[in-house]
Amino acid sequence: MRHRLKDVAERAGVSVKTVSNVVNGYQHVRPDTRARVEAAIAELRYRPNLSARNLRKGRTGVIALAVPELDVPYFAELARHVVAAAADHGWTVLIDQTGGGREREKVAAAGIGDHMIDGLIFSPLSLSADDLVGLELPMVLLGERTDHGRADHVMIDNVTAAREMTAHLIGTGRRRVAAVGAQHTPEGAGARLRLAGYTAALADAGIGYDERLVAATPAWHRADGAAALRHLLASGARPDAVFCFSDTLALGALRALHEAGLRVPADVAVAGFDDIEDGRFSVPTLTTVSPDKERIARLAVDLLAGRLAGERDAPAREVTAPHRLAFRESTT
Amino acid sequence: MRHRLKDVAERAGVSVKTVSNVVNGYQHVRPDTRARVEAAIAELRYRPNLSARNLRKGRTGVIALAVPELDVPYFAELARHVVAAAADHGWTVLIDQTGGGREREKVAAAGIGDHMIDGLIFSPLSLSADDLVGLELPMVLLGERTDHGRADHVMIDNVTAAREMTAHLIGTGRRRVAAVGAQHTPEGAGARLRLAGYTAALADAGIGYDERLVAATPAWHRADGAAALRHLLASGARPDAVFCFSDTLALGALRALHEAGLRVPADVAVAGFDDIEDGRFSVPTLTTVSPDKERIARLAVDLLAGRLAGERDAPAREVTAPHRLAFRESTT
DNA sequence: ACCGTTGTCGCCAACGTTGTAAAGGATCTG
DNA sequence: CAGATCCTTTACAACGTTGGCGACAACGGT
Repeated sequence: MRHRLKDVAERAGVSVKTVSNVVNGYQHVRPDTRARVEAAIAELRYRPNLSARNLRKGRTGVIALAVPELDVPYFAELARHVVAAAADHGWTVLIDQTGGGREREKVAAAGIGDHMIDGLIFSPLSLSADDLVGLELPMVLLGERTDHGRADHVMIDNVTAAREMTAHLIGTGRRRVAAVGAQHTPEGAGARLRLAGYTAALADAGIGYDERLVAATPAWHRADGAAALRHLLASGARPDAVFCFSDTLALGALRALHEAGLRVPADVAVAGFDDIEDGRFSVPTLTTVSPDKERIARLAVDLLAGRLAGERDAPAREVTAPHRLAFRESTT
Repeated sequence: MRHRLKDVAERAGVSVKTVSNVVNGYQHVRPDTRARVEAAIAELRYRPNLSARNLRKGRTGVIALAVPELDVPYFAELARHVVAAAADHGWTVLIDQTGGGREREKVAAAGIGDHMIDGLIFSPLSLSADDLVGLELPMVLLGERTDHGRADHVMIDNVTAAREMTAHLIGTGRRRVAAVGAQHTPEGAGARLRLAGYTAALADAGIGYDERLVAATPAWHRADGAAALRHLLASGARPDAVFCFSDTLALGALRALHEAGLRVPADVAVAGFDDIEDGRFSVPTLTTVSPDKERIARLAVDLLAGRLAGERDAPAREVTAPHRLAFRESTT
């Protein structure tokens, strides 16, 4: 059985409150008393019961990070940075995997372990603004959602990023630039923004939009990218460049191009989005849009920290994190 | 402000305990009472305070999963399965990233949020058996550690798996099989087992052990695999096959071989270990040892469930999960 | 009509911690 | 040396929940 403050107090010959004071670093404790208490704590291996402390304090020191899928490299890398940034604030991060489904996401947004977490950093896929009304949990949203005003939001400029990348492809002399990863479902907010950047870049270059070069995919996994490219090639649309809306899509695309006997970038250039580690070691290495994930994570954690520090009712803030283009073998 | 049982009770005109009974699905509540209470709960959007419930019950419904690095695909995939398996038991999973350092791992093993979690599934890197004495937290260890008797343990048969894979490489007619990922540090328990399987297979085939073909690496990331191969090739050791102790190492190796102008598998065959998704889409696709991750996760969660259900002092159990070899392009 | 049983509900205490406020002792000031 | 001020420690209540138990009503069997 575990020991309580009371046990320590008896052993040290002081009151429960004094032990509590020592544990919490209260200043006005005589050195010899403190020493006695600390000795008792060590002997009994006392560790405070956080449930009780949380109940009393109304805070838990835990924030949650909710992402659709942990084994999507982008989210895994993001999670790493969020954990690191949260540690700077003394917080533990509870990571929740929503699967991207609307119901599970609603549960996550409503608070997961209610009263077990002080705040939430949330990367939603299916959730709409309506699902967020009346929520009292301090929350920061990540990603491409365009709903304004409900909660703090950290994002990158998807339209510009996609536009720049498409322009880069065109700049290498390509004319038939395909887009992979379009989504016409309500969840596809990110896809819509990136598609908008793509079409804008085409227009900038005076190239007509050809819908046969735009492939929709149900998700953004490697398999979806491979399937999309097989389909594209089989349809007779001969792209000389492919802009994939995620790196995983692009890696799948590389695979499908390889199977079709096409060389990258000689025959077809390929670009992705996310800058996951895989793309730095693939054959060929992958040109990609590189969002500053470390910055995104820190911005999100800091925004949350602000809310928790009392700016409870401040208006929702929108912060844009920087991105850059990483040029690698697949487009040069 | 959030509502409490008391508020709901007043609104429904019943006692606090009756509301509690409704919330907990207690049978003997009259249907109309139950309906009134449920209506009040809905109107006030009442949600129980889990800290208080945990304090009272002594259980939290949260288990932790501690892994060295979340953005290592193997751990990310494992985490996915653990979350899924835990959900079957009604548990939430708190994922903790230890970084693999001894200190952080000790903290994790000691309980993370003390009293905030009921149990721990732990994949240690640096921790030794001595660090686990006197721990009261129900715990299941994952991975290659060979310490016996401290806690339940789920693993795969690393020696056999490595031996089988090495035998496969030899079976394709290779004679100069390199091993990548050896580690002579105390943390390298997994590496030692896999190296043992490798040498056993060489002996089986009557091939002498050549230490120039064995590359040690500080970690098992892609960059380590690439560096190891560059070094191996530069040293003049001309392998005709490479057995990497992880898939990430192997993907790095593929990259380095490509840069050296060597064809896989024509010039050099490559095999990995873990069966992460990347290896199914790489160019070429990666032959690998495929541990049954879903099974590992479920076994771990079930063992933990057993401990929590009362087998507190049962002797530590060791369970071996199955593995198989996945043959792909990189060795055929 | 009586008694035992079952169903329904409420009161009280407890989980382990910390905030408040106040008591007691030591030290300082004039 | 009295009074004020500080330091150190303590008693008590409260955070929101649930288990144990008892009160009371309704029901069935005799």
